Amino acid sequence: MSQTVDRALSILPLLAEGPADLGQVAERLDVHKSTALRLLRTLHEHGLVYRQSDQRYRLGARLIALAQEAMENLDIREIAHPHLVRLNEQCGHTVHLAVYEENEVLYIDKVESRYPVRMYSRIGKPVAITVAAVAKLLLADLPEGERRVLADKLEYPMYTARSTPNAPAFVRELEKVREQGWATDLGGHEESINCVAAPIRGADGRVVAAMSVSAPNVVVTADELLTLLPLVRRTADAISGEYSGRTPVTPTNDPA
Amino acid sequence: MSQTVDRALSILPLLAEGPADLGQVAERLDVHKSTALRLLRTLHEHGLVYRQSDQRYRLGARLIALAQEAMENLDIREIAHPHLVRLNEQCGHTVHLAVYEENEVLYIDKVESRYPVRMYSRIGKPVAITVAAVAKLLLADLPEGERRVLADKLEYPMYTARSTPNAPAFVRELEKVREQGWATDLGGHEESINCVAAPIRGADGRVVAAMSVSAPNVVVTADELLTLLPLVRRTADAISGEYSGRTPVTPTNDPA
DNA sequence: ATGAAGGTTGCAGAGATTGCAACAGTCCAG
DNA sequence: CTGGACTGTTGCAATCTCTGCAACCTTCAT
Repeated sequence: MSQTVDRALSILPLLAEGPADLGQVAERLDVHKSTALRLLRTLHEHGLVYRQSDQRYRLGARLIALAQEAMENLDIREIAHPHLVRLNEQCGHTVHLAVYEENEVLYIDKVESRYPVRMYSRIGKPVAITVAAVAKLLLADLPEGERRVLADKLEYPMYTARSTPNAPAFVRELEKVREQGWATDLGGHEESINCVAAPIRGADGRVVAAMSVSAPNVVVTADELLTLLPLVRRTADAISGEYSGRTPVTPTNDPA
Repeated sequence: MSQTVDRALSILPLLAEGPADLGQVAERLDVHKSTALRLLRTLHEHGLVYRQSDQRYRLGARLIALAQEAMENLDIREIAHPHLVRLNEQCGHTVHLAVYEENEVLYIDKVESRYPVRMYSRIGKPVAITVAAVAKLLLADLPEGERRVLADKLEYPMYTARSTPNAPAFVRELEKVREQGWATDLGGHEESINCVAAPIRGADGRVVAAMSVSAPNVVVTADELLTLLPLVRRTADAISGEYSGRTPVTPTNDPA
């Protein structure tokens, strides 16, 4: 809608790929160097890009700080966190919390497995939307029309032989998930990893987030993991209850 | 430099404080509602802001994803991480990694204490620049002029009785840190927490990052913590060595 | 049903943004 | 040491974008 801002913002994902110099930015934006320079300067003033010693630009620290604040403002995260920790203490596996937003599903919290794991913190990373158990739950709650349209738009990468292969299969899977009220991912993303997930609902019953427990099948078989389902669902329900009963904005001001 | 972009970007920190509706944004920006609307729309198209169900705007998921990529592009982080983990295994305390950028010091990695701790992940949060041990190291490496100017510009909040009280004291402290090559924070930020920190240097000898070990004095006294200093310094030096000897851009392409 | 409040759109004027061209600084080769 | 190529930077005039206005629409509460 606003050309100038549009161009400026296009620089960010570009720099996310890696540092770039003025010429490269100008070329990718298809604008004159001087234009690119002025846009970069404005971004720089706001701390969103940083000019490293070799004069190339990369994303700046303020961006990271902003994102941090953005996450802390998600009250679902704050409410859910202690529950996730408790669940992790009970079962020992990795616990994830995810939300859906604009065609993306994003992990917004994670408690690491207590087994030796090297999985890097993927908080903030978009998840594999066609296979992840949490993604299925979040998408299954969309209105049918939207669900169908979205399913058609998606790519269906075959991470493994058990990945959701195409749109019709995905629509069917979502239908099933919607009815049963929980979801799994049995080796659909990484061959040896299984997940069980349950939805977290707001006061109006709509799914606002989803949580999952993941474990490699060298630790527990898929069947064993499924025995945790009641526990996962109870946890999710507890979070739902707490989330529904609260004012969404005020943090800890007026309890009266 | 660019008015439109400037205004648009000003919306981001504003929304970081919490969700706001169109009117509030327009007022804070001091522009007409329609102008604010169009800016927000552009931000929305890029996924940087999200319109929640009550029509208010908040920061969007793409911002979080971008920040995530930004952090993963910091190669110092990638190199340092395994060292931080190892240090944590050896001493059991919380380990931080921080960088300086444009008048801010930012934690970019953290390994949690193995003692029961509830400190929330502060990665991405700007640190208390006048007291944190890592901040002292990073600022101490600036050219003297810059150091002085910066010290004058800073605020000196008295988090505790031991916080750095004012600019002259800070300049003196930086001088000391610069000479000795390491830094501490003994209850300057939180009464009961002590830190020891060491610098990580690039090939040219300049400080590119700093790392610290923190522990509450209910677990170890400040003196005991100081006995870890050689270990911390060795770790920092190991990271420095690895960082200096590597091509800064290429991840794992041509080892030949 | 009626009014108020907040959000949205078309339009014309105003002013910011753009690309150009000339300039400055840096690095390398001869 | 000198010349040239390259990248980044600035002043300027034309233009095109953005702005604010006013009218319109939608939603909610009275």
